[in-house]
Amino acid sequence: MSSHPEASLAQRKRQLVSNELTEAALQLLALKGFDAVTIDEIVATAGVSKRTFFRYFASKEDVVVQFLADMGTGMHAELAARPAEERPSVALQHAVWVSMAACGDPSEKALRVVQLILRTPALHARFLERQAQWRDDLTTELARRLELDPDTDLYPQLAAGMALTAFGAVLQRWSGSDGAEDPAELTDRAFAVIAPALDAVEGRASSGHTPHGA
Amino acid sequence: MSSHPEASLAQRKRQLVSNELTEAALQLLALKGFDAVTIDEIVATAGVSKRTFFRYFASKEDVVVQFLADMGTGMHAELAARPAEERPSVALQHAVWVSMAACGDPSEKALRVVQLILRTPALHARFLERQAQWRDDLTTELARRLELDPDTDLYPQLAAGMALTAFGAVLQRWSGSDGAEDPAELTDRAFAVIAPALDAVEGRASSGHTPHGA
DNA sequence: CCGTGTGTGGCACTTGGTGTCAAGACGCTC
DNA sequence: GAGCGTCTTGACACCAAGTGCCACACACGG
Repeated sequence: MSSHPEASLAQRKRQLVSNELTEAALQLLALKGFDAVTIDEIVATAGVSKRTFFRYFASKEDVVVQFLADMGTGMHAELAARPAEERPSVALQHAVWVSMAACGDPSEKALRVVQLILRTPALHARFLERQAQWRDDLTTELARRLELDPDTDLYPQLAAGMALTAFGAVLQRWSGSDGAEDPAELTDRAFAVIAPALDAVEGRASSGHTPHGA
Repeated sequence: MSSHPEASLAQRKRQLVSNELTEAALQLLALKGFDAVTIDEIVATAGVSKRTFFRYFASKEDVVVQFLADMGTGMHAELAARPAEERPSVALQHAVWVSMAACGDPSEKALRVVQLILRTPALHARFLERQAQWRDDLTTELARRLELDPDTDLYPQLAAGMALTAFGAVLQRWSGSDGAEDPAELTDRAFAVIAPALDAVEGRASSGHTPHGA
């Protein structure tokens, strides 16, 4: 069988171990709290060695934060996929929205993970750091869309930051209500607040490009 | 002299040790980088035991982040001191500005510290977490000023988040330019971008929370 | 002079995280 | 099927971060 059915066997095995590890970790962490669970417990549950754990995750925090990594890439991808003429507020809202959708999609496990992150300082810190990377990605993408120089113009970075601020607020409300509040409606309300800054033209670029008015 | 001249002797001794520790730590960290410096080196330089270090700082990151703790309290205090009728964008800009001023005030050491934080992931994460606490403070203060309920209204939290986004962007540019760029002008430019959202009235739902479907 | 309280150092210990090495599983070629 | 390179794993040693514990030194008040 030298055929390549999408992914090599080795890669699928890697994925399997990774899943086993995250599964064991998330269950234990959600049950006993972040600090009360040691790596040795996790690896014992998953049936691998401690050394193997650190070949898959850079740190104990990583196994949790990694679980939400798709949100960042999805956000960036969605923004890149939006039509170029779309108003920044609309494009960014869609980008944030797909991340929230990906979050609630698989199950309510994402809810537990988000709650765990927001209530654990160490995890929250790592999560914010991850978000900062997402923000940089959104910044460059936004600058490309609007043909602005992100080094001289503050708008792309600030717009990306505002979108992630809205994202964070939505996440917090959503997790705080145990998933009862509608993510879509929360996203709408959040972007209603920040949209005036996202779409205002006077905030951007001195030299008069960006001829496409609202 | 059994009088109490502002602070007891014991407390001043505590402050002395704390200063010695931060001094030693910041010098070593700025010189060799965060990961390359061990706590043992720091305490050896400061002339205290490792155990004492952790009586003053909760973690290795803390000794750096603590150095900027005044910025957060100053920000909150300034916002509380602004006249209640002032537009949110103006009040928040002043709040951010005093933090930047306190940053550049003592010396250019603050610049080195900020650069160290922004380029060290572990420190950056802790710093963002600290900022999140500042954001909560600003949120409640903002809600009080505008007589809004921060639990139902998204505006206070988002406004505080936007202000801190601007703050972060200013800090990054300022440190990225080695202090060459003028913090005041950067702050002006940043708030010019976000002000439309901060001062827009339709973003806030004083009564009857904006009904609209997703 | 003697209790008391507080700050400190020293030490053992747990835990997160890394470097290294030998052994096993897999794929490939002959 | 034998041999060979590659990749993954587990085991061990090791370092650094952080904590608990206890004994000691010093200041203070009776």
